[in-house]
Amino acid sequence: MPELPEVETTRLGLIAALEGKRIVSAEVRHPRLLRRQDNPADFAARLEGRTVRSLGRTGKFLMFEVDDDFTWVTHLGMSGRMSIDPIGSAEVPHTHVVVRTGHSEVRMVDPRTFGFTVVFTPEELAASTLGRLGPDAWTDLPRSAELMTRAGRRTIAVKSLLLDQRFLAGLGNIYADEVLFRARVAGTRPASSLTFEEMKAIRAAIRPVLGAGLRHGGTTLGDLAYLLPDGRAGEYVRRLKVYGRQDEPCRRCATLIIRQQIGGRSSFSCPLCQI
DNA sequence: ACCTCCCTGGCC
DNA sequence: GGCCAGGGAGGT
Repeated sequence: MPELPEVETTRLGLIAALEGKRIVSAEVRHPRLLRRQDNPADFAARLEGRTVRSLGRTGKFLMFEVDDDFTWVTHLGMSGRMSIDPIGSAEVPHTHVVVRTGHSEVRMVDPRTFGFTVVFTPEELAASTLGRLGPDAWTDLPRSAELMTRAGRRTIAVKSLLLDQRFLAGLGNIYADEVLFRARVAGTRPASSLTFEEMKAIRAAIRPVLGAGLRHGGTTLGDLAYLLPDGRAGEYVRRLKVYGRQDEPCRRCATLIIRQQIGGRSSFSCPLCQI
């Protein structure tokens, strides 16, 4: 599922196809993906004939700056991906968004339609949930002391806090588990119970875990839902230490990895290494 | 700080 | 045939 490394890999993969390119046509075939667009007709009207200036990202949101101050925002949800294809080439099923330039087509494929795409004016952007996102976990990671302050007296499980995009933007279910394993902290721990040392360990784990995910092109699971824009699979799945490894030995201590629900999410951890 | 919902392919 | 995966929004 696309989390920060997958979204960032997608962004980097789209730069050559979109940056500085004029959009010839923009089409959304599945109305559900336009549910964040107040007037669905705005999507095409605001993109067609305009030039994409820069490709940005905050957390799991792709944010492309388009001429005349529009921002084209895309969230891949859990099953979405973007691809670059020759104009008019055969489409795979669930191709719901097609944005064409003079050179190629950028397509969004999303079987489960948890993703969305929308073109905002500056006012709409500021009023959207993006305005409430926490700092980006990769480019804007706060110091441990600030994380400690913001965790405060919250009794929420620390894993749930890491998944809260208002606290920190970018981590999802896979990387949150991997971060907590590296930090040797159990995800069930109330955030308020963390010592400063433990928060430092969590903070220190975030960059290496996300960086490794990025280096390997993100995590493509067995369902092949997530692929890079050029169609390759991400290889980070082979490096996962706990996610999806229930009943397999911990790579550090050989204790069997356990699976439990935290905040309604499947969570994997080593019961010996993580306390 | 919780719960439910959305959606579909893959799996048992 | 039914359950599960889960990001985020909305409700309680």
